[in-house]
Amino acid sequence: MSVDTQQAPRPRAGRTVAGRRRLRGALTRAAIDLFLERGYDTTTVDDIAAAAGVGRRTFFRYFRSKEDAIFPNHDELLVDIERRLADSDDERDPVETVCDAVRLVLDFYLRDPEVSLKRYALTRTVTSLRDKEVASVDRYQRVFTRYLRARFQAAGDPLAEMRAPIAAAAVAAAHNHVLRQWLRGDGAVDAHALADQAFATVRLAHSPATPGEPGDRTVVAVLRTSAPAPEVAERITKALARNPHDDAR
Amino acid sequence: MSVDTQQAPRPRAGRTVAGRRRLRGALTRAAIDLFLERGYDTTTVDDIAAAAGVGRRTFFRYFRSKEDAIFPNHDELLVDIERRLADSDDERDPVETVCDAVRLVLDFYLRDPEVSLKRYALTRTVTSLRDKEVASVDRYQRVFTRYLRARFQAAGDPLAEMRAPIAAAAVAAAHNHVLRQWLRGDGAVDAHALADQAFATVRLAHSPATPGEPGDRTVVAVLRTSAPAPEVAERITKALARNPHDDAR
DNA sequence: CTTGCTAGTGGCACTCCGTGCCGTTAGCAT
DNA sequence: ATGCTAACGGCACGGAGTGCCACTAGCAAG
Repeated sequence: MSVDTQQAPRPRAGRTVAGRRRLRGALTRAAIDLFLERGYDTTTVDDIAAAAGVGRRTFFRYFRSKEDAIFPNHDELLVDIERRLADSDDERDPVETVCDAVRLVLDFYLRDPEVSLKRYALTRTVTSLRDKEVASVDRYQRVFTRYLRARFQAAGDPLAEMRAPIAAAAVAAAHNHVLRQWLRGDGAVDAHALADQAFATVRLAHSPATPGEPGDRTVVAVLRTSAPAPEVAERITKALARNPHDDAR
Repeated sequence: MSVDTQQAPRPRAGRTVAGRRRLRGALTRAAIDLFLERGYDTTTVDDIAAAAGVGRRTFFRYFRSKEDAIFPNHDELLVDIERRLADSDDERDPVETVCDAVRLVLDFYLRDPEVSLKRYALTRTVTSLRDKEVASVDRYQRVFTRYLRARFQAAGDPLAEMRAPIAAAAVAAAHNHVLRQWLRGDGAVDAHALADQAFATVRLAHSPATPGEPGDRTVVAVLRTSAPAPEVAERITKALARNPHDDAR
């Protein structure tokens, strides 16, 4: 009521892009810490907003829902990914391109281990948070599927429609596996190396490769029908890899 | 107030298992139809309950949330799946076993095309419903992952930890692809045939196969390094398939 | 038949989420 | 200094989901 009530005249964070980012980050940290301390459903949005020094209404200008508070801005990451895919070299293996793109996400998590670890503890524990996480993974997966379908079709694969979503799911799963191992490993895991391995596995299984490349050679693989498929795949790759022109990571 | 207010003295549906099932089905149908007619968020839980002739409170005894109303009972399906996996023949290809298990889900949807189609229309349109759907897929995927990890490890695959979630994701994606094609195809798609094809693709990419099987032969594959991987895979499978002992679907 | 027990039901009240609305105010430009 | 703009905070409202409890249908025992 009174005009001169003395209350903190904080500057308006949202005026600049950097300001918005800062406040968003503060809210996320507050949410994560409160959820871990007091439990997810015993923490109200009011609590989070108060902890970040803003009003409840403002919270919902930064996050669509209470669950969203702990997650990175996937919308931004998604446009990065889509740009990366759109700008990609059409000569390259499409699955490799997608693997490269998903590294953007991996790197994002790796950049802030503190928050990533806490978030992981929450998504493991709280069902609704895990569901949100899974939903966001699905959005990436859809983008990958669209890209791969177009590329597979362009390459004349009659099963493009089927292979695209399967390959996209495999890439997403590989990424999730790497991230999870890293989160559990407590610093002992080299995420990038593990990613190399995981993506190589996926490419081996799902890459179409482009025909008629330079360095085209003929190899002869001798196999036993009962050999484990991964072993077969490994041997063949090794054979194919003795190809000087390809130094894919 | 008055004791003799004349109101429908419906029998209590939930006394028997069949009764519970019936009421659950009625609620699901009511929810789906109302969501399609009036839109998801302009339909309240009260509306759904009233349409099914029960109280709002009862609705929440059958479904955890408003979103859940349109979905089949995944909990029941999940125990079926887990039992199927637990009872599976350990001699068989684990990926094949999982593919077989996921057919239980596929068949479930196929059994009621009417409802499945309407549900699909909703999950395509309403974000929160799609998210729920995706979350349930993830639960199946986790079960598959656990099973595959154990089997891969038992087979001595050092990369079991990595291959399991990737293969599980591929199987789930294959299933989703088949289901989606069937839902879009308006009866023109043979879901089982498509599933055979999709699962064959997945097995080709992710099956470890067991060594030392009867009918073990040696095949020679002649390949060009630049050949598309699917083509390579196809040729090799063909070669390996000339194996009389294996009549996998 | 009567009595008691059990379990599903429905109503009530409550908390909290998410949103529309609006007055207020910081920060900027003119 | 004066307006303009856009974020902010408060308020109120509808609806989701839950705990509580009285009620009653259906069953079991006497």
